[in-house]
Amino acid sequence: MNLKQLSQKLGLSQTTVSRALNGYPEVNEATRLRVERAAAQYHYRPSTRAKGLATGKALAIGHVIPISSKHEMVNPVFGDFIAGAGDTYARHGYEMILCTADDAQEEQVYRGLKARRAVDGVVVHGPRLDDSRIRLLHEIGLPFVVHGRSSGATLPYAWLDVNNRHAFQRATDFLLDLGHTRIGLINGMEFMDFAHRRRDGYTIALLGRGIPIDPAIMRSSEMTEVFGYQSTRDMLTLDNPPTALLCASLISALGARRAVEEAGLVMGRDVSIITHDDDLSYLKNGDDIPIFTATRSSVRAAGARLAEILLAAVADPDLAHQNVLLEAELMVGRSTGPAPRKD
Amino acid sequence: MNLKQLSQKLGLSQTTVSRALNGYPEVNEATRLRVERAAAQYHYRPSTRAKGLATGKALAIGHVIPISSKHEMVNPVFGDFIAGAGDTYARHGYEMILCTADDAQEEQVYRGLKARRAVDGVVVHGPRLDDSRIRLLHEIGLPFVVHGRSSGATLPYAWLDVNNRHAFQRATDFLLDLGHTRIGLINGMEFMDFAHRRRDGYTIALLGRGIPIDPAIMRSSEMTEVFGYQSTRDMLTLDNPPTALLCASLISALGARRAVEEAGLVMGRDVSIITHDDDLSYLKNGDDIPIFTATRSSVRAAGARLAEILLAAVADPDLAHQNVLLEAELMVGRSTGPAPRKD
DNA sequence: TCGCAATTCCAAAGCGCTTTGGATGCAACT
DNA sequence: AGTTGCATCCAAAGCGCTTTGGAATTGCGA
Repeated sequence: MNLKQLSQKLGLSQTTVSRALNGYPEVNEATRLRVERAAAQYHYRPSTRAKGLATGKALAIGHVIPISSKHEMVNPVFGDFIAGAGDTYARHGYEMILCTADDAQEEQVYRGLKARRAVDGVVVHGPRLDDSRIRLLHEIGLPFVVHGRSSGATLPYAWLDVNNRHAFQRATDFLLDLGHTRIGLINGMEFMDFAHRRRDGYTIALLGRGIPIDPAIMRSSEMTEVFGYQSTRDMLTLDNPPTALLCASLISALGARRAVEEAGLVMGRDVSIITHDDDLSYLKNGDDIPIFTATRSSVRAAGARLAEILLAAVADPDLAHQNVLLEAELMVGRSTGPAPRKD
Repeated sequence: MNLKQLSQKLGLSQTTVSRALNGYPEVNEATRLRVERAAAQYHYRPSTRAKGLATGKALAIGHVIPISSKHEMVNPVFGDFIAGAGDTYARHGYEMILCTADDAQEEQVYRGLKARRAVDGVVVHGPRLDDSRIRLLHEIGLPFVVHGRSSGATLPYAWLDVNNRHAFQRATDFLLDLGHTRIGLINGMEFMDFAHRRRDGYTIALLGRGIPIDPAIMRSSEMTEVFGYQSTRDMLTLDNPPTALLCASLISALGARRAVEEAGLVMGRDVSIITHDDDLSYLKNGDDIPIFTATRSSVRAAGARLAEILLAAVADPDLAHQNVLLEAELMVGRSTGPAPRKD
């Protein structure tokens, strides 16, 4: 069923039917009702493609998923983020289109999206320090919102981010208050902006108490379980091992816990662990009492919120770039305790 | 830059330029070269929308992600599956469009996709027993491929699945060969087809050795870490606790390990664990030596393969429904060992 | 020199929608 | 009665592409 057929069935012109369905004022209320009923009855839905062609809008938002070329890794938060954003798009009549791209193709993918007029805007995932995509998207004139931020970017841009620096500063302070002075950091890759900021927070807190930064207990890589495990195992064999660890993700925290327990130590007593927790649906941090003390911020909620911002920007390109900074919540769980006394 | 502008720049008609770009034979090789060069120079890319309108194809494949309405959970394998499929689509010039839908909206989402002519085909995620979507998609005439299968479906359909029954039968046999007779099952939700089949495999293996099925050591729910933990903790307090566990996912296996260690037991000695492993990029089962003995099958490879099947089906609707059954690999790791002797 | 087929190109229609620029009818004013 | 102003509706153009049904040009044999 298309517009033409529907309008014939109703004995009206396509113009009138189109207007009735799109809420224009120049159509009689009775007529509109008749049209709407018929549309529902025949399951009429305008073709997104045709509508897009006619209006010059794509009625779609693009998500370009970076695939780390080294580890071919997909960010595990991605599913939940999409779930949040998807709801918003659907409510506004937008499609969500996905592309995957490793570092090498990235620019071509964005350019292609623009040239094919496939999307009205994109969300930039996994921003790096001084991310080149910000310049690129400005250049090709494609509206975008960054999930995260990019330190060093000179152009203005819209973003939604968690206050990673503050979260990790606070988490480090929490450990310091418990008497820990040897605090290890198991971070994500530090060319990623979020990891860079977390490291900053960690550093600031330590220096604030006059504790020197020790690279021997700072690791940075893809946030896998194995990485958390190996880093922890290594650090625990040091002469002066950490009594507390800060992990960048629940997954690497699970690895850290494995190493702690394998070493015959008890988490929360011998070694305290704090992790960031994206509140993923399939990886909850325990039930009522959190397994890990954690800085929590729902990535799903972030997805929903970011989608709203992008749609607003698409609707009105002159709108000022919106910036949203979410604070992470510090959830105290069973993985932290006072620093063990040195005997 | 659009077709009209490009053809004017070249002094050719739109017809000729279009044909040159799409590889039709009725255009001089020299002309074609000239056109291709100009297209590259001006970064011309035909509008997907317009092309779709003209050809009657959407040039897009839909993925409808079921969001469990109870737990609002997104399947964690989703990201990797998409990464695999995305490559294939991109190579064939297709877009991937995503929708999320909880159980209540599901039918409307598929119907909407069809009515809006937004996609040429869809992949069905997370099939349940006798899944109603198979009937629905047949009815509305939207090509599809199921990731998994649906026991009880009467209509024929294309699918790609892991041989879950065989994998779990083999895993159970492996444990039986090690002398285990009390083997617990920590399964996914059993209205999901994959979980149902895994349970079948488990049951068949046990009955094959004359061991009775004991519901007290069989659990089934969303495959979270917490579920793995709680199930294991509960089972270990039984009078006759299991000496081995079969987990449906690496995530719940991590929870199972936590419970085992918390009980002061050693994995691989006191309690053996085998898990299914989807070979997710962010959750590798160890490095060289697997952490867990596991039945492994890459969900990413499955995504790539399934996309090929769907595109073939879209290209030729008369094609027979393709069915692909992948065998999982049994990787022996450090989580399994001979059954502890009863003293 | 002409005719014919093959080669190479083009004008225009059509895909399903929106939107511009009227047309029509009717009540309310002069 | 003639005009005006609304309220409704419509025909047709246009979005950027593909594709049908020719048209022009060329090469070649008769």
